Amino acid sequence: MTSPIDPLQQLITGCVNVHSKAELQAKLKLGRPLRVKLGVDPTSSDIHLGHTVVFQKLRQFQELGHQAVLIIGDYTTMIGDPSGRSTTRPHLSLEQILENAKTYQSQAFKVLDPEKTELRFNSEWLAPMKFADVIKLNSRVTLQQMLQREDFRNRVDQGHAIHLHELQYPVMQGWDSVMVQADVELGGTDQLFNLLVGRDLQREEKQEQQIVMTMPLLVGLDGVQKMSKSLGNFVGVDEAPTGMFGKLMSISDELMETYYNLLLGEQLDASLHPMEAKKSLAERIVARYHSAAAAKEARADFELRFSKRDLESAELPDYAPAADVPRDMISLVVDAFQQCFKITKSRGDARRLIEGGSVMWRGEKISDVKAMIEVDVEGVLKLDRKNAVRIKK
RNA sequence: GGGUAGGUACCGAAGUGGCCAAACGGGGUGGACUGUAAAUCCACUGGCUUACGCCUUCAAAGGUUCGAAUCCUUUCCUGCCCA
Repeated sequence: MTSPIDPLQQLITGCVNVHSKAELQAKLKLGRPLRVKLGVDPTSSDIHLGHTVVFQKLRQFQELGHQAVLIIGDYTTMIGDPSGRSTTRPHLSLEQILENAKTYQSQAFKVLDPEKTELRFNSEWLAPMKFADVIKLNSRVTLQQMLQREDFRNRVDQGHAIHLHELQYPVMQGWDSVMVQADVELGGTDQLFNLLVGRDLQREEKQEQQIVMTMPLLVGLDGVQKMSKSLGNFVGVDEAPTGMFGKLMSISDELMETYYNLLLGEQLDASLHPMEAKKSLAERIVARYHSAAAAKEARADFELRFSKRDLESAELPDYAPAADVPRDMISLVVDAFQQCFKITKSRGDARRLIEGGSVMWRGEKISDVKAMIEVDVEGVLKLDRKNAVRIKK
């Protein structure tokens, strides 16, 4: 994807901060591939669309011939990045971290070019450090600098605890930059401080300072908080096409514009009906992580299920109740969620769904908790808004 | 280390011996309305039970009591002030 436009312009497009543009320009003129660092902490098992905003920027660097240095923060994850947090991150076990790191890698390469990516784990250099080394690093950052950060300030003001180990995080991340000799480091806007520490440490080590570039944070599906797995407002890059499509359709119209900007790098066409625009957005994103064909199918499936409400023709998972006798609704619902979606519902949850009028059998609402249905008849059992199964026999 | 205020369900926050599975708000889920949008309205929101009810929960462990989120003891954790 060679572009006739100026590489500098192309690279800074979409960035919130660039420290500094002049330095970037100078580095680009060197004519050598730049080492562009991006660190991710495997705090959960999935990469979501929020991550991809900055991943795509890294991809852009790759396409211009630069070297991506992807750092999996296996060591830093044990500390937990306090950036943007109002509480201390919970601790993860090493096994969990390594497990997550595995899926992170494969998912990251849905956006990045593996050929031009150097993959590093920061335990490589952080784990062997001695206490004295750590102290030396700490002497380069002041408490006042830390307290200038909004996230820490808020926690101080609200009387929430800040643990000392959380203050180590920026230093560790900065040291990563020294160790991989980064020319550029990318991150979300909440990373600005951490990225700048990298510059300080590099200067101390007589290295060239990295250029720091930050990208906007993607707001999650709730339209309020940043996208994150722990908040449950995310779309994972590994999600099935229909799920991905559906989640994207649930965003608010206001949010759609942001998604167009950050995920597609375009302006929203205001002349389109919002729903059409949203479908187009969803289709294109599904196509990106799956295929054009899968996206088309997901769209068709969505329209069938939610616009036409034709569950009969939709593709649904098959459900086979374990027992061959007729079953009461509660058991059926619980069992179906468990079997087909691996979602655990309590019997209370199931009862509430039924009493709330959500459960339908062969197109008819069932509100009697005790109702039994004949499972040797074929039909569609709708469980809740998103889930339905087909009973075959 | 000293003083002091606290730790309640997903979050915030009431409750200070029985009427407490625990007010209220937010969030979440379901329904109506729709475009799986927004706004609005209604219901639900620990587990098991058709139900009477039973069980687990108010930082942790013990104890007092017919009865404890509430009282006592010890432990763990946090804020603030002082050093």
